[in-house]
Amino acid sequence: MIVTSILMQSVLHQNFFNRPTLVVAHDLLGKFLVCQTEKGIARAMITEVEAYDGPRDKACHASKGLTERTAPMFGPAGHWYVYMIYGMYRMLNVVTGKEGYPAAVLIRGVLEVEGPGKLTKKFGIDKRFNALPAIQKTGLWIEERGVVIPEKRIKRTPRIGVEYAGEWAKKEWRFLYIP
DNA sequence: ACGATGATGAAC
DNA sequence: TTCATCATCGTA
Repeated sequence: MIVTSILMQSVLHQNFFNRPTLVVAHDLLGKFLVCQTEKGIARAMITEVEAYDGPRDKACHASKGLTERTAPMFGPAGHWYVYMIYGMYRMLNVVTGKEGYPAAVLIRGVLEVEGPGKLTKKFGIDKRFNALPAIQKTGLWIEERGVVIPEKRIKRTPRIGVEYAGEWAKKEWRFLYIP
């Protein structure tokens, strides 16, 4: 057998995303967001995420039902859900769970880039990726690169900026990597 | 603490 | 058609 690389590197498969949202959110820490343009390729380790889980979660856009905006969340796992907020920032989410069940994970931060609006600006991510697959090497995808984050380095907190969601705002569905 | 800035969903 | 709201961030 020929060893071609000592670095495990693979695009995350749909099966990774087709699991409970909280599990996917947790497991996304340490994975790499990869952005490829004509200028080149950029990789950054995911360090902060939030889970948005189902129609009952008042913080989840899908609690409003199936609309033009929320449609991607009702679609198959492993696809992007990108929307604009406050007129100037784009939020990058990846759809999780089985088709028909609306859920997604918001990617809030990568190494060296803290903040969901800042990371989409830095990587030039906008609505053209909305509803496109995150599981193929087509511009924007997520890779496993052999990084294992110890549980001790993972912190859980309530989600940011969803005070309007009442009891749902108290759930500790934000996961972050503490270096 | 506050304003920028525009898409969205719900009310009318 | 109008209106309040918003998974944010930089400046003060």
